[in-house]
Amino acid sequence: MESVFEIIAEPNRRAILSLLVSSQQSVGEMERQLRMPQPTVSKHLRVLREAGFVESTVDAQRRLYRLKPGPFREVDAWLAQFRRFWSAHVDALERHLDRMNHQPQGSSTPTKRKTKEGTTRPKPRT
Amino acid sequence: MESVFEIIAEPNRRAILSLLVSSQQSVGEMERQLRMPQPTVSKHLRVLREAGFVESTVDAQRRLYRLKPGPFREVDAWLAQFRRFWSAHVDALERHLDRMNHQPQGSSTPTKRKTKEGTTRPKPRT
DNA sequence: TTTGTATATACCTTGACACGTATATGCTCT
DNA sequence: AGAGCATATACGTGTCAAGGTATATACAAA
Repeated sequence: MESVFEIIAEPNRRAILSLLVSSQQSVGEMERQLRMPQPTVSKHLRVLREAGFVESTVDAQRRLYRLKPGPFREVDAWLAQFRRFWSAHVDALERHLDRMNHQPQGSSTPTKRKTKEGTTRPKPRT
Repeated sequence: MESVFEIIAEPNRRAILSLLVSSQQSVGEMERQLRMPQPTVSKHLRVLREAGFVESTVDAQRRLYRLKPGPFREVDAWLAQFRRFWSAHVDALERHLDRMNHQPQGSSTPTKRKTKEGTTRPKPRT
């Protein structure tokens, strides 16, 4: 469980994170809203906490959990290398996504082909 | 292996995807650059292809793989709900949470006490 | 104190998946 | 035809993580 990607690979953990977007929550609240057993919630929260996705403060017997930005930035940073690429494939559809991204550098040398592909035969494989 | 998140949770798969950012590659090229056995590359490529991350065309005996944008957009869409939250500074985060301060329907109106970090407690090793 | 509540952890089982090895398939060239 | 290369797949194995149940810890109120 080293990487942030493994952390967010778990659906229940993503559900917890999405819950926390709106506001901080106690374990019991998440348990009810997500309808999962309490130990499950606690265990996932532990993973999320150790990965830096959330932090908690104590309020009497409760623990209030809230998001922390770090790991999200990490995911975003990884995604950034592909962002240039998929906005290049843009149709009119995802134009709105483009506006939240920086403008990529113009394609420098996108096709560095090592294979000679002399016999490029179009294959209707799709 | 339903979700895109499980797909990118695998380090070797992320390595393959990063390789393909620069240009399309054949299996053999990836095998060399990533120094992993050919069956491993092929198997990961299969997963990536079925998840829509890559597509391939046939060039004689080779298969040239290249990225496809769809799943990346999906990851980005998920990340979007957290973006407003992390892109601001921690300062803004605190204000945000402060503003939210959503007080749930506590069943018994417990002592509303704000304490400090009680996140990790040193655990006796057995 | 005792009881009740909130959360964390220990133990066990199960299932998924990544890997290695071997082999199959498909193509090219001689 | 054959040999040789490039890629895919089948099979067996080990590891690791998620779930369930039970219990431990911490706090609160009686």
